Amino acid sequence: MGAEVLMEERSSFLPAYYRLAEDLRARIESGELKPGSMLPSVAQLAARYGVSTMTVRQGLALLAKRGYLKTVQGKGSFVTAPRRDLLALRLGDSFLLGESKDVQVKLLELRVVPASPEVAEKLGVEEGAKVIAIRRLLLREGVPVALDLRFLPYLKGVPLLEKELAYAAFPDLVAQHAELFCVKSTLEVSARLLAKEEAEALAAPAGSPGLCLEQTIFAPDGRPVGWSRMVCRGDRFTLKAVSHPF
Amino acid sequence: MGAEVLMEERSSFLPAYYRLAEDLRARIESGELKPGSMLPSVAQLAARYGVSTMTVRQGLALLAKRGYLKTVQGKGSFVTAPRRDLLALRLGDSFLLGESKDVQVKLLELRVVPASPEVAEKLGVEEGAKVIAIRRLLLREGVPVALDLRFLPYLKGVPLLEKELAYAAFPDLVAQHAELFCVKSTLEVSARLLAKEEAEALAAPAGSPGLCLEQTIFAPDGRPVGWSRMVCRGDRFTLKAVSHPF
DNA sequence: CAGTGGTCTAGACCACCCT
DNA sequence: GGGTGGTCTAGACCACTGG
Repeated sequence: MGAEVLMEERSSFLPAYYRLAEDLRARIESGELKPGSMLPSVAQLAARYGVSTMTVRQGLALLAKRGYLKTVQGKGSFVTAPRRDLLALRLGDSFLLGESKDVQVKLLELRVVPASPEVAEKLGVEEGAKVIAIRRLLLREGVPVALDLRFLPYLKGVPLLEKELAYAAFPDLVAQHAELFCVKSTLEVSARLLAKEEAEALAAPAGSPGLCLEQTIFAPDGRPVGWSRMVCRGDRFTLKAVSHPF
Repeated sequence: MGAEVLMEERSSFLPAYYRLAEDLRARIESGELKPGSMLPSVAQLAARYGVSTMTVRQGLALLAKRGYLKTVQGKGSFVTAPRRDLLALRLGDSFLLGESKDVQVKLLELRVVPASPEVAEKLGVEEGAKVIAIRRLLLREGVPVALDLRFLPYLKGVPLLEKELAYAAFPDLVAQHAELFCVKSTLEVSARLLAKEEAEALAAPAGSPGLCLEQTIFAPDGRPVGWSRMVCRGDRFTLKAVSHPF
């Protein structure tokens, strides 16, 4: 039997919960079921589609995950308008610098230094406490694009791998160094003029604009365990985000 | 022994599938189960926890949704390292301008105009085609913060509500006007110097930096149905994002 | 109270993967 | 073939909501 026949068979024998979900989705998108209105109960849907309640619930869960409806215990399932103002943003050097393959990272500095007042405040440590400082220059097609400063609390006896240092996304680097399975992070994006040293490092004219990305990494308990500031040449860098891909 | 444990679990407050998920999560986060390794099979977990396979699968689905594992048909369930480089960004005026309640929006312009070359390209329409142009000024505590330009293809007979015009998030505005249930969007963030007119509108000194947010809205079929450019004073505006919470 | 969703069972059969 | 997850049943009981 050919593969094509197999595929066609498969597409005509979709699971019951999936067909139910598609059916409801179509009725929602067409406007037949409006946001806020209540869907038929699980029992009614089960009877109507000739399936068991578990199967109905599986279909409803699928639509709920995709943002089409919300189920409320003791009340019913209700059509919801999808969130349209939620965007997903991916950080990480390879993503930040575009799909271009010609990306270089130059490790400018790696030292244990006493925390400056700013770093101490961001990391929640005493001023002057030992922190690891990493300075990197990111280039695309040989041209400087961004200057990246990263700070982590110093942990004795925990090595940093050279490869990770240069290329890992900051949350991954922090997670690895602090031996945490998961971390949370925040990002603040702002525009400002490049400072003198930044302009020099980025080979940019004085007074040119820069995009500033400040990222703070938190342990699951809420303790800050990393802080970074990346400054990018405004004329060579844009940050991209896409609406929720669920 | 399994029966006793089962009884205690059942009389406790939390559902069995949730307890199972928490148990596995703890074992994953502690490092006992490492990323890439295979979890016990559904049948094994069912026997071990004294529950049915459906319950086990419900627990695994919960962890999968949260990014702790991935199930593969015919092979098994595998621990996955959580995505740490994924951030969530919320747009919308009230969010953009911070939690401050003192936010004003001034509608500067609302006209049907012929599409400029730039707008025509962004919206995928003929140059000179009729488009709706909206210009808004956003103020916080009485001070100009951002200047927002929005363009939509002109649809005859479809009204725009004044209230929506001023305050709606752009994707919502587009969705309502184009009568679409859901839309997709992209965002590009860049830094640049304010143009002369922008600086004037924002009461900013010439040559000061601005954060530029360009948003394109797409219909589900991929057709662009809206484009906006918001320019913000660099000294009064930062964009904030948070790592994806589940 | 009746109606709703939430959890759960103890199986069944299917689709898939590897050997 | 033997192991895996995926789907599905026909019920059961529980928790919650609102009149």
